[in-house]
Amino acid sequence: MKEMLKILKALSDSNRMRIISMLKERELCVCEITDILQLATSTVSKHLSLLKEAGLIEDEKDGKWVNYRINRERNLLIDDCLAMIDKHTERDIMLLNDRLRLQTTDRNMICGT
Amino acid sequence: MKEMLKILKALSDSNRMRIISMLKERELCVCEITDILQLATSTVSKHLSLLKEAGLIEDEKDGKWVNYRINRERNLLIDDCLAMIDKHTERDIMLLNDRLRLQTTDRNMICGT
DNA sequence: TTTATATTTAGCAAAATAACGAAATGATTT
DNA sequence: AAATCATTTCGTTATTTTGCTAAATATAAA
Repeated sequence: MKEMLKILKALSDSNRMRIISMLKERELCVCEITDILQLATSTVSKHLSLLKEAGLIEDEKDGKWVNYRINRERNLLIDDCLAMIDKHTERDIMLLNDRLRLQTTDRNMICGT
Repeated sequence: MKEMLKILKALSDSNRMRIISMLKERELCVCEITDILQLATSTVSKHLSLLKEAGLIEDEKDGKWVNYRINRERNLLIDDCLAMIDKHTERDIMLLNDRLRLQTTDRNMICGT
């Protein structure tokens, strides 16, 4: 039950739900996510570490960036949770909008400057 | 997404998870649940109203008692959430133990006195 | 090697949550 | 009608969560 609770808690926050949705679109660095969510970088970083701690996402260093993506070695429980969320939020306007914005933005335009 | 978050938040607490699990066993009044969880009655009552608010359970008055049960008119989202939890907690020792105790207890022995 | 960029960690304030006991409500029994 | 029982609501407290800014890390660029 402990793992289940950790995953459910990680998912029961709108900003983290948005992050999961965005990472389904593609791999993203912290500042890209920050740009969409309009939160402090540190806040986004904390949300990410919480999602990672729950096993939902993983990260990989790439130079000065840290790329986050949906965990590729996730277990069945996480798989089921993600599928469930996917199924029941696929028409959510905010989530659709986030993903749309990602398609037309470039990391180099967002980060720095 | 709002409804989804409400449901996930309602489910991401161990006491409420135990309540859901118990109600799968059978309909229960507040004091039966209180007896198992070992919490103040008012605390249990609040957990129940939160689960009800999320659409997971419903209540029915029966004299001086209020019986709670899994919502019979639940929607697909709730159905999926409950099935998911069921699937991934069916071997949980605490939940199994709670349900076992329910089988050998009687409301009249627990309430009052 | 200094400077700039991306991210994380630490520390703090505000808001949300979970717990309790006491008082209020509603129904039953005496 | 008064007393009792089950439950809910209210007020308080302790803890957790979410957000921020500032400081610390780590890498890349100048």
